[in-house]
Amino acid sequence: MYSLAEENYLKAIYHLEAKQQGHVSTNAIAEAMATKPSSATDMVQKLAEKKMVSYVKYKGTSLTSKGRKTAANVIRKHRLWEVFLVEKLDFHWDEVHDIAEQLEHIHSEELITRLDTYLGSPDFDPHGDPIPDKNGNVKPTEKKLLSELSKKQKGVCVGVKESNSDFLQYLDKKKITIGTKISVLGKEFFDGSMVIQVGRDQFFISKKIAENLYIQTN
Amino acid sequence: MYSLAEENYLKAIYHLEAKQQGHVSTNAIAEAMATKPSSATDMVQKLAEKKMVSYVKYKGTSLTSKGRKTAANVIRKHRLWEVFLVEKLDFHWDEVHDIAEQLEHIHSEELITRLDTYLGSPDFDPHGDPIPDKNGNVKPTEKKLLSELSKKQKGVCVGVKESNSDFLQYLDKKKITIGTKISVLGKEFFDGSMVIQVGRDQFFISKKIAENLYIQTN
DNA sequence: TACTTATTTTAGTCTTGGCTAAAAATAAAA
DNA sequence: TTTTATTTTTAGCCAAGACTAAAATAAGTA
Repeated sequence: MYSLAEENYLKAIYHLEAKQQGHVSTNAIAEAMATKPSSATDMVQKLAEKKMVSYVKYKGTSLTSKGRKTAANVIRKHRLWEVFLVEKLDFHWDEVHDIAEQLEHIHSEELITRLDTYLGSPDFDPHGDPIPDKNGNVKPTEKKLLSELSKKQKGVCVGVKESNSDFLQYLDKKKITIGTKISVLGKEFFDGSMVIQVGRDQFFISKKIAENLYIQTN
Repeated sequence: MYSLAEENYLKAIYHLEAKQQGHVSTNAIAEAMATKPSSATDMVQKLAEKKMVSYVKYKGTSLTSKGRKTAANVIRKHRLWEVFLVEKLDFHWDEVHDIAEQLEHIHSEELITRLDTYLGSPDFDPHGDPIPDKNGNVKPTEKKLLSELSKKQKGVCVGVKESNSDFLQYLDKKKITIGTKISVLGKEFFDGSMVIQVGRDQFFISKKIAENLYIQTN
């Protein structure tokens, strides 16, 4: 059984590893945890003693397979709870993160097994992020950023990269959600902005938006 | 926002007050919390500073209305989660306590409001204990212990007093659950044992069992 | 009343997970 | 290759919530 703080650090390291390949710097961990580098060093050393990470002074940190599995399990719980909150309790997809952040630390194998069954063993959370399986494995999906598409290409929105509230609310206003079909009508080279079609509406989006939407093109 | 430890102490004091009228002793709190009296003193003093309890050295502790409301709210959450676990996730009534013990500390008003609605605003948890409302008020119910009934009286099981696993499993074996009709066929004075009828079965129960079953006689 | 026992509190210590300030190591620039 | 800047670590400290040992108060009994 791991403490709340340990689980949060492991989760942060997991996400950082996914973003930047290879070892994760102490500063990056501290930033992700909204804490000071000295605190991150302390925790990383403790996690290293417990064989959750491999850590070399001044060189950085990476998860061991044990650590990765533990982190994936916390993420699994987080995402399953998000599905619960949205599907069963009718929360909006921009409201669930903070609550799931708490629920992910409830310790009970049986609870998660049953919750998963109850929810129909979903593969993705409400933001389109994949839910790891019991063993911590994530199915790789071939999705690209909307910004990578070129004129006339189209696809289905399968997720968002940054899921902060403002962005999600913008998407709602534009009637974009998981499963929405999007076509690229035009693309400007100098600023990466696009004109896209969503349902019957055509509108302009900035590069920033396009870089935060995952699309699956079949 | 109160810490996990504070919430657990308040809950313990709440239950102790309900059991033994008046002020609660430091020893009793320590025992309920499975900790040492010195630790209980520390916490009680901290809660007194926060106006959650009124505490007089060597005299005992009692909840202020603020403390009582906070405690009732934690208990409300605990019992709502228990209903969720049993009704939605098909847990058995003897399996839910430890999980609810964790879930009760999730902080989100909105979550509990929605959970309550989702569950159909239940009045009782799976053990027959009343669920406090948003304001911390509990409807008083007129229930008695089975042991208080006399020969030929009958009623409906509405709850259990001690809800430990062994006892709950005994009840299952005997097909007794919330809502089960029970008739007293006979009662021995010297040991308080009874012969009762449950459905078509008639069997003997000890005083100890009879003192742990709440019955409503209409 | 005086003595004994039980309860409660205080004082001082430990662990976890933070922090600041300063030192050490690495990386970048001149 | 030095010097400078950045990153990382160490050392020492703090608060929460636990503990032990010892002191203080209350209660029970001769």
